[in-house]
Amino acid sequence: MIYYIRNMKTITLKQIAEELNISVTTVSKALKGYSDVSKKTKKQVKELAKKLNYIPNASAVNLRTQQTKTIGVIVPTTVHHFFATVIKGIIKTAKKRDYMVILLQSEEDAEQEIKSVDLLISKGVDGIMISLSNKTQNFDHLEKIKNHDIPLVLFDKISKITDCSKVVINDQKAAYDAVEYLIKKGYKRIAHFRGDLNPQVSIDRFLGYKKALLNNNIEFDSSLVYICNNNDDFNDGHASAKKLIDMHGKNVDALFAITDMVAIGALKYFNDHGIKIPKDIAIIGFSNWFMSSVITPTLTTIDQPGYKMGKTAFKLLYKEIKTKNVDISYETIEMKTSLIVREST
Amino acid sequence: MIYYIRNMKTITLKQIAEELNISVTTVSKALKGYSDVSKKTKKQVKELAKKLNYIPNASAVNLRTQQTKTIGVIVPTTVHHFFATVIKGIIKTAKKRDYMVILLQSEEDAEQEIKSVDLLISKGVDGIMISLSNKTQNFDHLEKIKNHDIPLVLFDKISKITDCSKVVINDQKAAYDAVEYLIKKGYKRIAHFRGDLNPQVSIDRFLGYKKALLNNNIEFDSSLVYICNNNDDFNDGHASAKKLIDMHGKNVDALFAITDMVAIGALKYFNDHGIKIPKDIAIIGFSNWFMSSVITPTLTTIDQPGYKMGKTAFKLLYKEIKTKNVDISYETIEMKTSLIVREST
DNA sequence: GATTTTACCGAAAACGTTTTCGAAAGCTTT
DNA sequence: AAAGCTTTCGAAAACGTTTTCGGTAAAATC
Repeated sequence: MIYYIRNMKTITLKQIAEELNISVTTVSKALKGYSDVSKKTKKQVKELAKKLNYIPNASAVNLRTQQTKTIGVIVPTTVHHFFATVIKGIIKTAKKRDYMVILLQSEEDAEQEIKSVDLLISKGVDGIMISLSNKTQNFDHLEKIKNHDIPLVLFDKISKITDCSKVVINDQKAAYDAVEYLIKKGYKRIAHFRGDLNPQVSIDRFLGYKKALLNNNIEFDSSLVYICNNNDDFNDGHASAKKLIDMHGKNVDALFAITDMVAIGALKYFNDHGIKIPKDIAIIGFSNWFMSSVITPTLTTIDQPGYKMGKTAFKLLYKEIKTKNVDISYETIEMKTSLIVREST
Repeated sequence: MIYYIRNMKTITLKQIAEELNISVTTVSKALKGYSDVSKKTKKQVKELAKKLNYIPNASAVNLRTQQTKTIGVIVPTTVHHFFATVIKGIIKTAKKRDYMVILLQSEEDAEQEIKSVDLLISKGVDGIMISLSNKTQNFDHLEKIKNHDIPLVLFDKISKITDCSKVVINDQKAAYDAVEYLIKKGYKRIAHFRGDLNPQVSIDRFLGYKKALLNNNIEFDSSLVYICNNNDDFNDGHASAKKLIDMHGKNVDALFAITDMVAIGALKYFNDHGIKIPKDIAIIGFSNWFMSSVITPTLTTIDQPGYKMGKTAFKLLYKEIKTKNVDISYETIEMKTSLIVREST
């Protein structure tokens, strides 16, 4: 039976000190195990602190120690299987090191991303992790973070020109592998539903697609590439699928989509219009969202290890926080992806 | 062309004051628009602050004002469509009020939930929002929050016996409606895949199911109820589907599952074993995850407005924060759910 | 018994801000 | 010219903690 004192107002060192007729200094030192406090006093202090349910005032500690034990994370959105997984990894790993996570979302809007960065800086977070929005083209806010000497780690959606630690996958290679797999399977007219023009992942996956075609002597046909940039992957995929069929009819036999969601949008269109998967058209997605394993037909895709990326990203950030003021050498860690073959190919 | 001063160390009021040969007080007041500062001084200060990229030290402000402009949110997991949506709603609404969100996850573990609460209290957050873990049976940690005079709002997974503000749906009614819909459609042998025994939502949905049967003169058959409590909804649903068919064969014609994920697990089993949906068996899920609209067949389900719940929950919390020390009357807000009819019924 | 060492404690400064209160200087009113 | 206002500013205290530094008394050493 735990017993709580009703209405325990916030207890401070001062109150403990007064109760015990000693100084605030001694109380603080006793609690932190300093060696110049007698065992007896330590015991008294600790007992009273426990009894009164003393909890240090974090703001005061932060102000004094100049660190907050808090990191900031900015993602485009939380409602996204991959990001949710990364976030889970970050929070869990951070907790182990006694760090807490302030989460912000840019909603794929550059302005919001910039504002969020300012908020985090003013909050005095010990480090910042960002996955860039699709609309981010200027990286001054990242430089700002660096100029404030705040450790920064970019993950997944990164900026190539910013000099900092990064956690990524090799988008180009992953895309290459996916498309080459299609080619080896005998598909020749392979469409690509790509993302917006700016984001690095969008560029890299497109380049991988193109390279795989060229290296296998298949002519690149730009009319087979469709851009999905309405920030609504499912409907983008669905609409692009319609356009693809309207334009090319039977003269297309496979599709490489930039995300699983785009792929599923297309898949849905095909399913609803009597186009058989993979007989009439094969599909490969990207990310291995849970959904892709339960959809009909199940979706071939590329596994992107979100949880591990989150974990790794925090570890990188943590290392930078710890080695602050020392000359830092930035790392870029590349996570392994793998092709998951399912029914859609 | 924006120009940043390299290595801008943190700027403080003091530095601005010295530069301008005025006092820290005046600088502070100028920045905050106090009326007892001349227009001229205000202008000078504001310009220099902007030029130097002054950002107030949050810890100092917090310490002085005794509030952190930060709230804590604890959810079982971030990788969950419904929770992700709620979180999005919370973060977005909080941002509008200049609040930031510290996110923690209990991972369906009572111990972690308790520890997280302690962390948040010590962090000095201005308020806490929790969706309880399935394993939480003791609510002392919630009382502790209240005893610290920290506003608390529970959402979705709540504790009935804790006196505080809550945002919920009427699980019992929603379940009742779903099952009654099945009955009206002519289904008579309706199975239920329920959740763990303790969580309130699990209890309420089960009670709604039972009540709908009784009110419609259908005998309740406990052998048609299966418990999914392995924290892996998809596989729980899949395994329970097998058990259901093994035991009842054709002598069951509908299923009400506690979540969409459980429903989809079952759906997958039926699909893979030649059991036609909805001809042989109809399925209703719960929550209206995105996935349920793209699965084959699409899933009838109950829409649970996550984003709105998050938004509402924050607003409730905000109100409590603002009216602190005044006698509070706790509110329980019930959000509207609706039945989404799709192919599976 | 004098000196050094050890053990223990606390005053004070510092972190960066906000806000109260008083004071000085200029202005207006008689 | 005296009295009262207005405008403008800054000193100082406060928020709660950490840590340096010095001091005192007791214990140990010679």
